[in-house]
Amino acid sequence: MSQSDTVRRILDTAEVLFAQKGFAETSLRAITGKAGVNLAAVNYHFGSKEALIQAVFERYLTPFCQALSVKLRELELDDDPLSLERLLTVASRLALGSGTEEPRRAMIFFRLAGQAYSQPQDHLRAYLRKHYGDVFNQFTTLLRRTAPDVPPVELFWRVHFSLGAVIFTLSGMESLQTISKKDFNRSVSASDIAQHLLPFVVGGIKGS
Amino acid sequence: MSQSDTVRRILDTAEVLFAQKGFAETSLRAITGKAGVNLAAVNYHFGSKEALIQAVFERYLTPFCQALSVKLRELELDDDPLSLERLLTVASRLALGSGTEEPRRAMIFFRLAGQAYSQPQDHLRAYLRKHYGDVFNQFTTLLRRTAPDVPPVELFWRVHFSLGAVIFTLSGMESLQTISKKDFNRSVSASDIAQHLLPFVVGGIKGS
DNA sequence: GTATGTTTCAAACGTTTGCTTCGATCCCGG
DNA sequence: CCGGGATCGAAGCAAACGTTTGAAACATAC
Repeated sequence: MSQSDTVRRILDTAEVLFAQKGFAETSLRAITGKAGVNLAAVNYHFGSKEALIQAVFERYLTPFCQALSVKLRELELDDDPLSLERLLTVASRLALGSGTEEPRRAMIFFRLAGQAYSQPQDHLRAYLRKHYGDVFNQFTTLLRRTAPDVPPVELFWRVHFSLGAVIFTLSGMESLQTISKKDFNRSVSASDIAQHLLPFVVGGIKGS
Repeated sequence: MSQSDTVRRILDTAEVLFAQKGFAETSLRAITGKAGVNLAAVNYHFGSKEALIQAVFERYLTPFCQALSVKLRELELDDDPLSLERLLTVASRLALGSGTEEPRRAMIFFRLAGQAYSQPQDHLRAYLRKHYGDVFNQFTTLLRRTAPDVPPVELFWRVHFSLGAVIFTLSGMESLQTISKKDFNRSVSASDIAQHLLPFVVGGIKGS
């Protein structure tokens, strides 16, 4: 146990602050201040702010995509005809997890994804495509099987539309503090949204 | 000719640069430099960078929402039963316009909208809701008539999902351009997207 | 032509940013 | 007990930022 939890504290704080305020608007001083670590720790452990941003994504995305890839492979080898609902439910369940903290982190991360997409963080987009493009292709390949009557080019578009629906919605949710106080004020949770989202996406992908 | 075109040049340049790089990442020096005006002109004419951002939105959104409101009122008074497709087509046609330059500006503006939403520019969101909330309500009221079998709360969600689909897609356009071009060997225009988007939104709003 | 009000300009202001450096301290394995 | 990586507080760097200023340039009215 030679390394302490400074790295984890930085990542935890950066994850929340980036999601709340955006990348450019979140200074290293704000992160290190709230994390209770020294300002120099970020550049000591990560090298730069850009590398920190990538590390935040990697910590969330790598285990998720690994798990997703496993689940998708199970579905691939399954003999039963795969329904669109089943595929989307599997992905959704995986993102929301089984615990109580995971949906909150999922929402935080979707906010991050929204910022990564609309803000032209080119380095981030390149990084995401390079590291997680395979799982995405695996998913779309499987999706094509569930909607064989939809032309591939049309399916391509509708996948992006669906991604936009969920990311945009979760990005636009009220501040994360009020969400975290789930006992009070009964604000919407990630699983609430998923429940509403599923019929929308299914209907959208199948088309009019 | 007491007023010069400095204001217009600033707005034109800011519109493009904000859409390309985001609000925080676009400096006043970049805007004024590219526009060929003095740095102080922004604060002289608009007062602040925040006010400039609002002015960019207002210049596009005010005439559009006025025109949309007129069109919607026509549909309200129409005796024919209003179909969901017709309502969406009217809005889409209006956004894309009839000229050749309007679709491009529409795409630029949708990128702006995406940044305004995912970046927590609270002042902007409050401003948009305050100034253009009425037209939005007018639209949703009309939409409810076209999908009477969908519960209002569900419809509310699906409108937001649809908004997310279009804004997110157009926000990520330039990357989608390259992806689509590579995978399917064809480039994309705003009206292309609208064409793909319509069946998706119709299917999504009607649900699975 | 002179007065008046508006617009443009170069320059500077004060602040914040990401990042680096420095020596002192702390913690832990050898 | 000792040595090396980790962390700290503090200070400072150059660059970039939004904003302000005072004077010059301009247009317009009398």
